[in-house]
Amino acid sequence: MRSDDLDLLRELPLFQGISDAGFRELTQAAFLQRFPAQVTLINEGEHPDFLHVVLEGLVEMFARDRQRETVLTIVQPVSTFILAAVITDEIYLKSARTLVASRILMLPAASVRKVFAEEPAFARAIVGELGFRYREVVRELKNQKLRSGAERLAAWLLGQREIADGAREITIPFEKRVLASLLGMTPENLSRAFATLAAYDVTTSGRRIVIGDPAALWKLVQPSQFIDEWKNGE
Amino acid sequence: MRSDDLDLLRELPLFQGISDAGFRELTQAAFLQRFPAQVTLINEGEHPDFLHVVLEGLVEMFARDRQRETVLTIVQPVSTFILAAVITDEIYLKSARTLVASRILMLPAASVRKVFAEEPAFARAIVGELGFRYREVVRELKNQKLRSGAERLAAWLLGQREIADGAREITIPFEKRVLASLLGMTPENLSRAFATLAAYDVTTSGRRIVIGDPAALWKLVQPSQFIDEWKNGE
DNA sequence: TCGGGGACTTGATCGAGATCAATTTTTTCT
DNA sequence: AGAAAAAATTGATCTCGATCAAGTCCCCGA
Repeated sequence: MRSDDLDLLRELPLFQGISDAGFRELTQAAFLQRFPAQVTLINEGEHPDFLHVVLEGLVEMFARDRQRETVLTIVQPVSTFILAAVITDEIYLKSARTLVASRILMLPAASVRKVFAEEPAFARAIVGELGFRYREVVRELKNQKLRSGAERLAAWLLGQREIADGAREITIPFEKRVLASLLGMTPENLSRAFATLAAYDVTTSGRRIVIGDPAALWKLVQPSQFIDEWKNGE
Repeated sequence: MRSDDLDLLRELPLFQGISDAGFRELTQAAFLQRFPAQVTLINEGEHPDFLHVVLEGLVEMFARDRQRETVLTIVQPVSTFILAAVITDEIYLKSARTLVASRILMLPAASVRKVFAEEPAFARAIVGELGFRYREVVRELKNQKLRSGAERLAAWLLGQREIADGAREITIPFEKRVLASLLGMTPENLSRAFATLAAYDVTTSGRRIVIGDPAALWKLVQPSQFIDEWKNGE
């Protein structure tokens, strides 16, 4: 494993404040793996053996029930996923698959639980992480229950714009079918939602989107810091 | 405060393992309050001053966005709510209101954070609680995205039946409008969903529901331990 | 016990979203 | 570059859920 990968890891909020010994315990039995796109990393129902960290690439968390499937979140570097399952030692509730070629670091679940038990600083960091994740899901549930499809799309676009520092043009980093599922709609309806937003000066060309009039979208969804994590205050 | 209320509190998983001194710190500045039905306890957007514990009654967690409102969870005794906001010291993402007359214990947020910082056992207990809550919300998100309205109702009925230890008849402990919102539908559609389930031998009379043929409902939703918390294995 | 008002139900209509089918565009592979 | 495969779009239709409007039931208070 490259030492700058370890540095990346060390800088995550989750690993701040733990001792060097604890960090070594976590990483010594860890291993780094490269995966091509479309590889399933974990399956819902399995027992967690590793805490995964996306160092590079993109990972999609999804779930299935009968014939239906839905995307729950997209994990971007650098962050961990399935921490809750690892720490509570319960089966996964989500499956994970790479969307593009990715580098994934895998920390043995047993080590994570060991350091968790021994180092109060790690336990406290995990509280911070879980608290944040919990609030993320609550926001997403509100997004789903309180907004229409077109509104969810508009909110997502404004969020991406925020991340891109207010850029006029943004690019969807994955297939539109994935975005559709993430937003809780079919690909067909995503197309129509884009068509609806044309009236708000949103123009598309493949994965690239130009937001000509952010204020119009803003008025449509009225983003709220109680739903949209990216929106703080004004 | 009655001492048996303290006992109730002490028995919660969240407070296991912390020192008597820590427990005293938490409870000495706490106070107990009785509220009639339909009282708003907290509002989304406010800063958390207390960790709330429902000792008796029923509390509804809900959220608003523009004109729309949705019920997110129902909190039953004995359990805490809004722990995540208290521990991360961030604004509430949900509002809370009593559904019936309730007794609520309020622990000062500052004390909670103090004991959290000082007692590793408390920090670890909070990890367990947050991990569990996180998984609850993920399940609910999957429930919403992967099931139809009638299926969500059927799953809810089967869950209540499980809680009631397989009883043929169950009683909705709150108004049907609340259940409708919790399940993500309108009161009108809940009525129709019940009408649909009549074909599966579900009969209603006010808030009392008789589930004549659980196997039929089972076949309809195919409950999954990946969505329905009450369903473990077979 | 008798209103009165809210909760619930039912019917009719409307709109959003899903599905099916066909076509166009884009990507990928040789 | 060209062919094949996959993704995206578009149109038509259908289903589910929302809304509007009565009407009924039930609970609560005077």
